[in-house]
Amino acid sequence: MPESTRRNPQVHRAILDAAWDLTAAGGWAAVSVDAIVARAGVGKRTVYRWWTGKAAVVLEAFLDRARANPVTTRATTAEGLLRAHARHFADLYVDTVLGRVFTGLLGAAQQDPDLAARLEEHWFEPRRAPVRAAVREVAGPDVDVDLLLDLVFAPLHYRLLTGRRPLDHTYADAVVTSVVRGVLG
Amino acid sequence: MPESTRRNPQVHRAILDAAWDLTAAGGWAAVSVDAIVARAGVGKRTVYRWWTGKAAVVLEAFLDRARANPVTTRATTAEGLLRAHARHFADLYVDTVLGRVFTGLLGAAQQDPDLAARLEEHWFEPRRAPVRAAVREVAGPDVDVDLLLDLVFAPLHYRLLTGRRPLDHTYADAVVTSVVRGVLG
Amino acid sequence: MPESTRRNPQVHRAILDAAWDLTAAGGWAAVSVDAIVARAGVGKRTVYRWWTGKAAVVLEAFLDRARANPVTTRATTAEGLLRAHARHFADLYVDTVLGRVFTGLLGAAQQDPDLAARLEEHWFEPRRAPVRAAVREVAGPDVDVDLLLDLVFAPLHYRLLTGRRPLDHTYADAVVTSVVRGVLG
Amino acid sequence: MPESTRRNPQVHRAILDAAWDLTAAGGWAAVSVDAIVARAGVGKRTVYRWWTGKAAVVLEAFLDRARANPVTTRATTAEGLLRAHARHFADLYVDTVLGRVFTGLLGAAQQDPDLAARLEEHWFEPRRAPVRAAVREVAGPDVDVDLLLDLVFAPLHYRLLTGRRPLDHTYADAVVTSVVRGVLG
DNA sequence: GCCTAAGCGAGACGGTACGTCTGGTCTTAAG
DNA sequence: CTTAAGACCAGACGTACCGTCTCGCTTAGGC
Repeated sequence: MPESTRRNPQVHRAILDAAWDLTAAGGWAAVSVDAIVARAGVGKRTVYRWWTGKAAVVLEAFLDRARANPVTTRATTAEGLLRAHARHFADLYVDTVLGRVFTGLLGAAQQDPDLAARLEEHWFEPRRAPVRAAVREVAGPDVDVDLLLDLVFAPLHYRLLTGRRPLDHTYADAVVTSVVRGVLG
Repeated sequence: MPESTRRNPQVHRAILDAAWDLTAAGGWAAVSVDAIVARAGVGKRTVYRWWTGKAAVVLEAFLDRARANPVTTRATTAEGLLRAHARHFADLYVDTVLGRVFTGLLGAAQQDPDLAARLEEHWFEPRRAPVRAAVREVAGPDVDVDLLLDLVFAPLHYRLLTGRRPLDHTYADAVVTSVVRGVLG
Repeated sequence: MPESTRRNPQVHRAILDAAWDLTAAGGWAAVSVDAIVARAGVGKRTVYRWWTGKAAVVLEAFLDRARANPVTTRATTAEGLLRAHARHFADLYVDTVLGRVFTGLLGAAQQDPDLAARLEEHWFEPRRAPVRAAVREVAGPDVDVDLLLDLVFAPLHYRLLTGRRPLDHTYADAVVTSVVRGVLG
Repeated sequence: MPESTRRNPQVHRAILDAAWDLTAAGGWAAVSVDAIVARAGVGKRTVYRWWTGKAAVVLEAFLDRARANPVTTRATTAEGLLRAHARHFADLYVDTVLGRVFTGLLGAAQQDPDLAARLEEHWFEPRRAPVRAAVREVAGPDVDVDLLLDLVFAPLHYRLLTGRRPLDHTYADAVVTSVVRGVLG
């Protein structure tokens, strides 16, 4: 994500593609700066000039692809909106390269505060913002929208990360319904 | 976790302590088999004889310490029980060595299915079981208790892992209340 | 040249051989720790455990081979002794792998005092010593033997290093004769 | 040494000065094209346009400074002439920046035939020529002057390069005397 | 009370990846 | 066309860990 006037776009692209392909082929563990460099036919120096290391490259490659999948919904109720986003979450990550990259990034972010910050800034927050705004509009003013978003999205991430129980539309719907209406009412 | 008649308990202890101390001092990244071996005054072979690697050692050290902190509550309602466990979660992990080790383990588990399975078996499930049983007793029969537990504990983990917003009693209470009664009622 | 009880002799040999073969094939410039490691099928760490770098490895390989070429002469006069050694010098280095390695080492030693010291200790001095002793015996007591050796061997090295004029038996003989009898007498 | 009509003299100067200053400050190893470029405030391309690399730049800087130290003597005998040149050699190189640069160049020339040729052409030969001519005049016609020069200057270079024994006027005189009169008479 | 199997400290070993460095080529924009 | 600036490929550098292995020492049990 650094800036420069002279950056060579082909090289930039080749590096991101190499990182993506490597992750797709062998998962997070298959990616290394050495491997990226070899596959992209690029000098090591070039990678370290523009990124801090493997995580930064993979993050950018991830953002690149993930941004191509915006949520589209015409729902007009808070529940409908949340349901649409929850289902989209499942579709986006479950059994996809994107999902594997994402969990890799989340794992690495545990030991890399800088990566965590970039993830928050360039992924979590941009995704939350429109949902937050939309929900705030249709929900009453005394609703804690951020808490609501946590309650919906945290379980989805939880299932994604633990990977031991299914994360499908059924589960997404159940989460949204329960959160909106209360479990023990 | 392995078995043997001949295992030397002092050595076993020394290794776990070394792993723990290293994590306490420098975080997950400061731990390596080489470092453990150096600090414990132990042969590398000995570590690999009884564990599969650094993650397994740290996991055992973690379980060792974490089990010393059981939840105690005399609550008799589902909401009270959940609140007690949610608050205990915050106390246990926030700004503690235990918390740092835990997030390290969760991060590593993203790339290590075996570690993930052990975590589930030896930590998540043993912790869930009594809560599940207790809640099932006081809640009605038509409540999806597992979903309920997800809804409560996932947000807590979420905050712990992202680390960007506070995870305190206030938040724990808010989560439990909202989940039980519904956010939009 | 370090010592250890546990050193694996096969590995030691393989590294020296690799260094030698690389120099023979492509000269001093073709040798690098990476190349040695690749050719010997050895870990990088193993090279750096026993040597300080490429120069140290090549030096040892050089000494290894060079020691197999002792000077043999039955000369009983100072002039005869010196002539034998001068001719041997030419035979040993001119158009031989040994010669190329030697000049490489001398070149590197200009920027590496440690290498220079090792060369002096393990090569120059052990070669000088017997000649010095032998010459001292047959020459009178008021002869500066070390100066004499300089006067004979320096020109030989000079031709070897500059490489612009031939270094053959004719030249070796001329040097010895001139030094012994005086040029302008 | 290259030629061009458009060459900018200030830039030329700045590069030579940078190379010289770097060598003076940190020795041969401290010089690199990158370092020269940084210190001279010059583009890398500019250096490679006019020189073949670091060695060529340093060589030119060396010649530039060294030529400012001509030998002056009114000696009329061969021995006197040689003695003057031998002493001048010691003064010029021992414990001087010039000496350090010179040994660096000689070291590099071992792996760089082009550099060796330039050294011979622009330094060794121009220095030898006048001495050769002068000596030839005063010495008889049957003296091998080139051999004589070798015998005198080689030991001086030898001491300079090995650096393990002193190279002073006493040594210079001893060499000249011995060579002229013969060591063993 | 041996004796043989194991656990054990020590650490060498083949590997892979790291992040830094230099060399030499090439591109861009200003003059 | 020269220059400053610097991106770029290439690849060596020396370090850190990993997980396997081999060495002797010591310490159990089984005899």
